[in-house]
Amino acid sequence: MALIDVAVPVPLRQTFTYTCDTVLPAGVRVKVPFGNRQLVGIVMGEAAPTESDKLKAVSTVLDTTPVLDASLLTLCRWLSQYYHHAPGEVLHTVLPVLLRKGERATPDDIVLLTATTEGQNCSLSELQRAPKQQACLAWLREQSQPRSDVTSAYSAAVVKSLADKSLIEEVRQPWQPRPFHFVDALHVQGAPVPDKEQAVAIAAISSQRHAFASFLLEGVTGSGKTEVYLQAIEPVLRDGKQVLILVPEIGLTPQTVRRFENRFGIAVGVLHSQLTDTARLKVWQQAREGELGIIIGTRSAIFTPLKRPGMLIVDEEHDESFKQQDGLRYHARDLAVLRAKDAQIPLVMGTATPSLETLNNALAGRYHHLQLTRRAGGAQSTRQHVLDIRDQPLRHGIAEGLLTVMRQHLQQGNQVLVFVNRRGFAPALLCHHCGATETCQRCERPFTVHRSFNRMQCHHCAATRPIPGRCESCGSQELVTSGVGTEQVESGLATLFPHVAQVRIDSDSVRGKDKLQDTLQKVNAREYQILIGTQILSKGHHFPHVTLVVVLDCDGALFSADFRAAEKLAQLVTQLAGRAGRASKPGEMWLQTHNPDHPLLQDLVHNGYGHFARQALAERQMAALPPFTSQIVIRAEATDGRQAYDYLMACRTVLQQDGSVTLIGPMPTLMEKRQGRFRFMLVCQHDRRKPLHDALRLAMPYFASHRLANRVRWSVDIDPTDFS
DNA sequence: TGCGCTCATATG
DNA sequence: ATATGAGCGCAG
Repeated sequence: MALIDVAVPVPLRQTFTYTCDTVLPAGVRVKVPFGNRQLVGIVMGEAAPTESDKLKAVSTVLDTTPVLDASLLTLCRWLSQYYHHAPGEVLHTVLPVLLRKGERATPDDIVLLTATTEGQNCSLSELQRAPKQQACLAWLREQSQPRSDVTSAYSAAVVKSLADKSLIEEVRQPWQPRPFHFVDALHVQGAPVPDKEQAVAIAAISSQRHAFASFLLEGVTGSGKTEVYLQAIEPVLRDGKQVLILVPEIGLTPQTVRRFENRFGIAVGVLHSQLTDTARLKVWQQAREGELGIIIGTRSAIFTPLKRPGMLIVDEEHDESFKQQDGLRYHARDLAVLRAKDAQIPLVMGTATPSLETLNNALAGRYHHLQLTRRAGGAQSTRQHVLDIRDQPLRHGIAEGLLTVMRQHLQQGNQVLVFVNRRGFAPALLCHHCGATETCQRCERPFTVHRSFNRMQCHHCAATRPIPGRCESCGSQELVTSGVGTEQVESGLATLFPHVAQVRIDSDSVRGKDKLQDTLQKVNAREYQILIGTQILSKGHHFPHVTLVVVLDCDGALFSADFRAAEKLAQLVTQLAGRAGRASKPGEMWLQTHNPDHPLLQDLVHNGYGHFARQALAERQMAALPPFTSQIVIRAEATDGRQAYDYLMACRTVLQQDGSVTLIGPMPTLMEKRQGRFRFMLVCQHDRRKPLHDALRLAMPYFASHRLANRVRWSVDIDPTDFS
């Protein structure tokens, strides 16, 4: 009798021991009795002998070979440790839905049609009067064929007649990998000659292709990053090895996929959130069998099994969609580093606007830093300007002077893009006269306004104060909250430009499968002249007819409670600037602000993102913020806000025992109330990762067993990227 | 007394 | 997560 540890799909931070006849290899799925239910679990390994008398036996073994190979199992164990997440739920995240449900992991049996002994020996002339049947039988005499192939070549009636005469029969055969290999179909065509910078990057990546190496490919918009990917993976594919490419949620378009297919002449496996469970499993299987040379997918594609891994690519590395924001809150980019290291293959992370985390790794020499600075065709980038709006009359959030500029661009038949940076933060309180923000004296950080509490709170020390009636610096009573919503801008512009067609593009207005693509197509067909939108516009789409970009409000980002807001704004603005206008018609961009002298803003406008990012990194270091420190956020929400607060207060007390962890909060999240529930968070910080995680590991049992743990919804977010 | 609700407990 | 059983309130 053998003992095995099984991870079952329950939110418990432990595995369970079962007995079985023989030791099952790790990664095999089993059906096990759990309480009075039957659950699909995964064998995690052999269990140590135990005195426990509670052991039950495995009901069914579902796989002959493990569904998770050694490298994915290692990744799962790491996920469970690092993200402090229940092992069963980790597997729940990693496996395709159908496999979690216990569906078979290999394709169904193949049904072959084959000639019976009678069919083999009879004279074909007997079928003289049925030429189709005659031909079909002759074909099947040579070799058995898959049923689906036969029915597509001949009608069902032909097959049925032959079967009725017992000349052919069905034979089931277990599925086995096809001898086909994508290398045989590989046919490279249409590869342009790379420019000098591209050639350097391609050579650098190719030279490392048999070992682990991380590359940051920092290339301005239009510098041809994709071409670098294409040429860098060519030798990998020729070696018969597979390439996994991660792209942002919104970046996975048919055009992208087609570009890879056309270059190499092989099928590309595609994985995204809208796939059916069956389709997803099929790609998963084909990738596992090594049939697919290229797999392109969004965040969760990082869990795709690869028979012969050759290279990993994370495109638009800075994109926030690589971080899962519920359940197991993993970061696909970070996991890509682990997978590449484990498989001893290169990882390429490409972007025009690297995240500060990645840039820091590159500057520290942990990643090779490749740069593409030239645009194809020598296109000019959009000129950026800061617009001081202190004491300026604003109409629906836009300065008078800018409205005139807008009018000019529209009269010339061009499009205007109004960018509303409404990133879900409660706005800061700003003096419209002198530009000062109400600031916490202790932290020198602006207070965040919380409407429902009618108070301001510092999100760095959690101190609160009532909302003041006049500005502390100049006494003016004109205190404004910074930040205007998309809806307000839309209705305002409709009255200012009643005869100009406008469209609002945000996640609310383009919900639905092809709605975004559709709207963007109409935009580029010039059906609209004014586009009003949020960050969704900065992702991967080009707007050749847009010659003026207006960024309504930078102050929210410059003084946000979220220390990443400036980085996000800079990425957004840079991506937008790179996508508006075209070679013959360079655009202009205006950034409205009450703080025209803000060093980060000045740096961005005059020296570009690269310079800004290095400056911002220095600031992060001074302020002891990530990536120079490590953070964990514990969140709780409940219909009774008091309970969520009390729960986090209890968490705080437990973590405080450690003494070395900096704790901020509990405090209301920036969107305090959502769907009728009050939400709070507790920020935990430490300048080294290990002691922080150790303290959390020690505290977790208390979190789980607290009286309120079942009455509030709580979660742990390791390396949080979003504080809303 | 008993049904139905909340809440705590256990899951191998 | 989810099933079960204890504990408590209120109709019968």
